[in-house]
Amino acid sequence: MIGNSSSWSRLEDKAFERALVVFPEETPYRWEKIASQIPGKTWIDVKKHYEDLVHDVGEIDSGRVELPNYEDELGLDSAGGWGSATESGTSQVWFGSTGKGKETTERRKGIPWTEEEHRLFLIGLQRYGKGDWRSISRNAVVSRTPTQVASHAQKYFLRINSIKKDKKRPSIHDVTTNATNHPISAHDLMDPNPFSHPDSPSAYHGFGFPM
DNA sequence: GTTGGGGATACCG
DNA sequence: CGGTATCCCCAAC
Repeated sequence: MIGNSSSWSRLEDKAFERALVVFPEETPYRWEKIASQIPGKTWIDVKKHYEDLVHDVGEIDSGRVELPNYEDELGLDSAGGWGSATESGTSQVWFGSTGKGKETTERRKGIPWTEEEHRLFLIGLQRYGKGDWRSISRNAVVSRTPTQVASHAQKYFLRINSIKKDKKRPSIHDVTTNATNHPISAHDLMDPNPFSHPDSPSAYHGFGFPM
């Protein structure tokens, strides 16, 4: 078994992430279709991989944020994340100038992010680190521009911090109290990339592509 | 009528 | 380009 189904190369991962976008959640035989895009993988492999990713992402979204500034130590994480907005068809985009208005420098209405895009965003966050919107946009959330990703990130982290502050309700009693215990540091979310990083998605390395 | 969420844009280093 | 501030539309309250 040279081709271990558990090992996902970067290329396979790329294909996987791309397929996630191509085949949304409602897709009938989603995993089969996604697997068909990745040679050597069965739909079971794909499903497993996806669940692994979602689980990983869920941990972060729950409160284990990578901001080194905040040491979060709450024991609850059932606050969940977005899992409550299965809004379908509520996205009436476009600005209200349907027929009457200037179409020059109008402010775009804004296309709401889908959960799929958000997941990809979080995945990209882990793989490339916070701040590298360029890479995230190119390799993870292909359907969004770096600016859009950055804007989304701004709101996302703003919200995370707000929630945390609200839950925590800082009291002077908490001061440096939790600093004593940090036996767990396994989640080095801002990791420089655990798995080898010898790959070069392309020859470019930050030059010659004005988005 | 006011607030706040969510996205885009403007401004700055 | 990335970070932050601000604007704008809209749905709740």
